Amino acid sequence: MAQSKTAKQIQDAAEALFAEQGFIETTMRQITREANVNLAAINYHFGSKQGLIQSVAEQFLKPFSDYIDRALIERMAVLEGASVQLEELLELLMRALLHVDQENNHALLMFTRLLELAYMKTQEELREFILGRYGSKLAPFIDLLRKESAMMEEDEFFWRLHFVMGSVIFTLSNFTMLAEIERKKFNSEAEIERILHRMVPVLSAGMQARGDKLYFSRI
Amino acid sequence: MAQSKTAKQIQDAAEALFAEQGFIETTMRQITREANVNLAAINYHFGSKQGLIQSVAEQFLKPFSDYIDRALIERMAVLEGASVQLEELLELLMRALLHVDQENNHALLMFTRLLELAYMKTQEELREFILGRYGSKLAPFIDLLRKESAMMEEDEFFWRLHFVMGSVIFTLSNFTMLAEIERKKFNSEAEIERILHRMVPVLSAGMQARGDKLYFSRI
Amino acid sequence: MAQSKTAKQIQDAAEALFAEQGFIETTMRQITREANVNLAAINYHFGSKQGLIQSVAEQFLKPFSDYIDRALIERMAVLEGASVQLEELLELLMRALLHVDQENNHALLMFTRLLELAYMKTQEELREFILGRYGSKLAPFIDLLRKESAMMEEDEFFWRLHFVMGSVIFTLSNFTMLAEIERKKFNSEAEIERILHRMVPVLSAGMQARGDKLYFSRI
Amino acid sequence: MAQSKTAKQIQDAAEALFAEQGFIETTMRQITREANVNLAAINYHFGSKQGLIQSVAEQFLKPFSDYIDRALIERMAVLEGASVQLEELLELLMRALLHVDQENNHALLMFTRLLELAYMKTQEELREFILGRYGSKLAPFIDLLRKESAMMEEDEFFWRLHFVMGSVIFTLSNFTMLAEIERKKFNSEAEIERILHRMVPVLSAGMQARGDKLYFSRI
DNA sequence: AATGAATGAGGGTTCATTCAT
DNA sequence: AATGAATGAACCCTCATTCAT
Repeated sequence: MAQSKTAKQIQDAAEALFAEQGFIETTMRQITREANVNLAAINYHFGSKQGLIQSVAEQFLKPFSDYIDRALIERMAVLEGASVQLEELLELLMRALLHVDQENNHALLMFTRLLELAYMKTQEELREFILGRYGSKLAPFIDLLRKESAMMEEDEFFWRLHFVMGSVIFTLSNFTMLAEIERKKFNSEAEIERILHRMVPVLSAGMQARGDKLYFSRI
Repeated sequence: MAQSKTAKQIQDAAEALFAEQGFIETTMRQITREANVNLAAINYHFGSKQGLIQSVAEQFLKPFSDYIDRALIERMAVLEGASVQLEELLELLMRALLHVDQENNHALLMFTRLLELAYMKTQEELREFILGRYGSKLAPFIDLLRKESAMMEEDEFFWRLHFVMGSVIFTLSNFTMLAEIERKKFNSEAEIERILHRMVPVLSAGMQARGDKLYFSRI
Repeated sequence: MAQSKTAKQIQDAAEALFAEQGFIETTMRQITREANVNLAAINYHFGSKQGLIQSVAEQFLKPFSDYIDRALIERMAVLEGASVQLEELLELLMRALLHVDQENNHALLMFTRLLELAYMKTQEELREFILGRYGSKLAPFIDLLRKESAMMEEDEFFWRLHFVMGSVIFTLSNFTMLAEIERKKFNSEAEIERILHRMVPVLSAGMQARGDKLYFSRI
Repeated sequence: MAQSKTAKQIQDAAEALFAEQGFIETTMRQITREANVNLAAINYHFGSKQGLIQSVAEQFLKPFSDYIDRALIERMAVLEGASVQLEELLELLMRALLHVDQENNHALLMFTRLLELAYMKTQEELREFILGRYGSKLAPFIDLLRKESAMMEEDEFFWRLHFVMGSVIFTLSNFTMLAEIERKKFNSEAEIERILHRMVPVLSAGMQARGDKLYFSRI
């Protein structure tokens, strides 16, 4: 058995709580209470809170990066050398997110929380863990994205990529909140799927926009 | 006197620390130590940590919204009924940010940290405080943005607005980190001004993109 | 007021418990329970457990080294250049111990526990704190000891000094235990003063012994 | 088979770790990790941590007391009624220590750590275990020591014996630390054998010193 | 004979807040 | 107006032991 029952319960409870409240805000006591498990069990099974976070992270990042990998290969085979379009690439990204979310309904939030965390300056360890583990696997996808974006310098692409990531992370991270606001304002129920879809043309246009007009300067 | 010397010292120290570390991560001990002030002084002058946060928030949001207000009026007067272009609007937004940052060099970070916080579900009080205070003042700006974006439903606009906000918030919030990565990767020094400028065409294109092509569905 | 009432209570309780049980074995919860004080008070007043230990250490080491200092000066004045005898020096040392023990009846045990701790390899911080603070003050005493001992190399003296220290530390450290054994065996009540006195000729003879006969070698 | 393979592995690992770090400081996790054995195995084979300590103790004390026993008998046979000199007795003690250290290179440290522990007041069980087991076996040696020391009362001898034990225990117990200090100070490498040799004349002189001059009294 | 899993008790530390002056 | 002192709650982590298999 790969994982004991207790470890599984911890992992599940942690996943839900991390997704809902964030990693730092979630305490080991909350997790073990929710999991009906002794406080020390986390340290026993995962070594530390950080270890649990990494374990939970892996649980999600692996299927995500695998999905993208696989989907990319399949799509390339069909295209026979023709290039994928940018919107299609972004669509594929969204599908990957939805796919893992289906298997594990905290996946989307976990994804964003992880990225949030990974950009905190205190979390160098996690950042390197993620990059070391998944950075290379996602490289082909990034490369394709680069090709299909507007022509630009490397550093410009670097920043645009993070603008786009910011959109996704912020939106998903605050999805519950935003969905609630929408419900109050427009009396309509937001579906995560629809929102992700809405992003595609926006992000795509952003990546393809021509840049370089300098409109303002300090003062 | 609106504010005692002690309260001023606290406010200043808090501003710097909040900007650098975030609200939750900053402790009252750090603030009072930095301010050379007694630990209890925060509670005395601001009631609670939350009260201090709101006070600091105000300190920044007021000049920001005033700047936009004023700049918009000036620009409209010149245009005499002709419409402002979207990129110009976004440029104006960026200039507002840089302007307050000049008067108070923590302003940019504070802006983003505040918005981050405002979207946390535990922070309903702050959220309502900000919306109640500044929501109406920024309304004209939002309206203009709406007009200059692609034609779309109200709810679509709502979401796109947040996609864009996400880009700005994420980028500024993680600016230190991202700048450091850029320095390592490209050996170039990021300037906040240049990065904000880089955003304009990207965000503009995003808001003007035509939407509605449904590429994917769940499963 | 140099020290608050709570800080005093903590210091006193800590002193008693440290003396009785040792530093590591004594927990902060024991101390604060005994002192009728909140657990957090130790960290408030002393920063950390280690800080409390250092504070307690100082409380004792200062009068001890001061006493030796003073007594040495007085004695030298009387002798007018004539040399002190070794036994007298050791006697002076014992008197210093008894003196501080009179003012603070945990002093003797504290002395030994501190030296025990100072020689642990994990306690480099404390070791340097003590040496930096009192090493130089005790130097004249050590120098005299050297002069009155048998002629020997520097390194030989170094080791003999520690043989002697070992006697003192071990005896005081286990005094309660040893006294109890004596009571059972000889039905006599040990007094610390008498025991210290018993040490003088023994230690003195040890320091003055002629060395250098090599009786054995590792097979 | 007296002891299973697992028990042997535990014993060996425990010995090394106890010697290096002390009994209390060494955790069961460390031991079982080092021994490549399950955590529960200690309790299974030795009942408790205390049981393991006693087992390890025996492992060492037996050859030690046997060696002294044997050497004493051999020496007496040669002397044919003539008395052994004190230095020779102490030399024999040191040789016994070095002898067991040769067969088991943690023996010296174990010896001292055990004696340290045995004098802690919480360790009555261990103390009685050791005394009951080896007290009588070492009696002849102690008797000889008594004869060759200066004439003195029983209780004086009792205390002097512990002064001497203190020297040995303290020195060996902190040998690593002291050797390091010596290396820094004199740039010379201490050898355990040489240090033990250095002790002989010092301890011998101490045991033979004439006592009884009362130099001081409590103020 | 052996072990993976689990646990209750307790470790030191940190937090925002409140009290008494 | 201001502050030193004090506190209860909560933090993560580690320990030796025991249970079920």
